[in-house]
Amino acid sequence: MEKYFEVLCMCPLFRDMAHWELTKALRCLNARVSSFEKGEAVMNEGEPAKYVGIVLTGSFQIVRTDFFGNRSMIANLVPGELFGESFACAGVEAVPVSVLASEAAEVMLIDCLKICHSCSNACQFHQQMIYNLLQIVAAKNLMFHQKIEVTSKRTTHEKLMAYLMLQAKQFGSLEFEIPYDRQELADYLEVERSGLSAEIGKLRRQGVIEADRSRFKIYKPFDV
Amino acid sequence: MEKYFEVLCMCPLFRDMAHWELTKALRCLNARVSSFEKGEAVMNEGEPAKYVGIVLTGSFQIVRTDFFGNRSMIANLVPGELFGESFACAGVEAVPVSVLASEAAEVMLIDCLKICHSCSNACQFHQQMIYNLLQIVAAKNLMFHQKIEVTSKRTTHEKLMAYLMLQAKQFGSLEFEIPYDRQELADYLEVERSGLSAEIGKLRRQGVIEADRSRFKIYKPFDV
DNA sequence: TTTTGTATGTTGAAATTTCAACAAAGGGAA
DNA sequence: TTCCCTTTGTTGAAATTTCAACATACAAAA
Repeated sequence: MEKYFEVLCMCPLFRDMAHWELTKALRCLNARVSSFEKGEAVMNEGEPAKYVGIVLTGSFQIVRTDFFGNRSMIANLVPGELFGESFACAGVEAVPVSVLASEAAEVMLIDCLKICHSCSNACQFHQQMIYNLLQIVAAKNLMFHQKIEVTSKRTTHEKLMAYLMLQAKQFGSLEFEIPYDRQELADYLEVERSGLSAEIGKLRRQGVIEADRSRFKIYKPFDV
Repeated sequence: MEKYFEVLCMCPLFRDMAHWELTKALRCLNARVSSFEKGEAVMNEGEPAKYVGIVLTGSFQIVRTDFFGNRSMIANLVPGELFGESFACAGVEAVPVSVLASEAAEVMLIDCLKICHSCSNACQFHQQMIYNLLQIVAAKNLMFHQKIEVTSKRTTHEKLMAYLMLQAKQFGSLEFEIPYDRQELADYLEVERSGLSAEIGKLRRQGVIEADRSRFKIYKPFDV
């Protein structure tokens, strides 16, 4: 378990915990680690919510697929990030999303009840973890606001520019790599892949952006 | 303050608190009540997040307006519901939304720090309130998933049907009233008002739904 | 190197949305 | 009741997206 301490220390759920506390906490929480191949699901749409997942290595994507098979990309998860915590805290019987490994990846799974309820050992860290969890879930809310900021735009052009400018802002640079391929980006923006490719081609020809696969460079920043 | 106890007892933030505890808590939290006229803002886009608001009477709407003046409807708030808690918990310096009274309304405002940090009086209820807050914020996450479920549809027809079926499910009846007028519903669905009206007219003529202002009745339920 | 499969780009027609403008309906006040 | 204002419905043209189909580029495997 110790080999994951570096990423776990970065994880906001365990913020300000010393190594010895972390060791104790993981034992008390009955944390276990699972590995996944690319495309495998760690959580499936319709399942009850029970576990909080922490990405240890690799990356995952949160996707939802509707009745007709249309896919919507909710978020990309990198090491240190959590998933499932909102569903588990809200106690939903059927999660509305799937969480899929976008490459070989590992997660730590913790029963959410063990986090939220103090244990018989009267561990000190439970209260701190609930507070940490509150901040994490609140931060996820902001992520949703960002997705809505982007997808509420009416045209593919506006959605793409809004998304790219947001990424540039978060990376602190006009040149950056996004965690999605074309189809996945289209699923995030809620548009058609072919239309997205066409729009990228147009912007490229106009010299507004440079795009090589997942690498983007913005030449003419834009207000959104 | 006592006249608001009925709604405050229903508020999940104060779950399982007796009246005398509530009295003590409100004093400790330095809660204050404000009134608003229809259209007035209790929270403005760009302001720092500091307060948690609890709707006491009337209703509010969470809206965001982009650079070009396009309005997006995030949610409708009725008595007992909270707003601002995610931004305050995440400590954002500029909230991305405005909260507007959709009729004459009252709110209770509480400094979020007072909820999250135990006070010098060593009040018992702080820990319980943090846990309550966690569940509230988690539930808001589900609300976002629902909005995305609806708005990720590609046509006005699909968005409208998805929204109406979701409302029917929540009301437990195929006949219900929504909290939005046509323009507001269009802003929620992220479509054009005229196109929405046209779609409603079409469904009405086809006998799929009945729609009188904000009252809807679904004759032919639909899978979404 | 060639092969093969996947990802990306391109295109044109059909469907849909947006936009602007106006008509009709409803509600409140005088 | 009439007047006035707001909300909702309607319409047609322009813009945009979707859809299906295929071309091209890329990367991994043989």
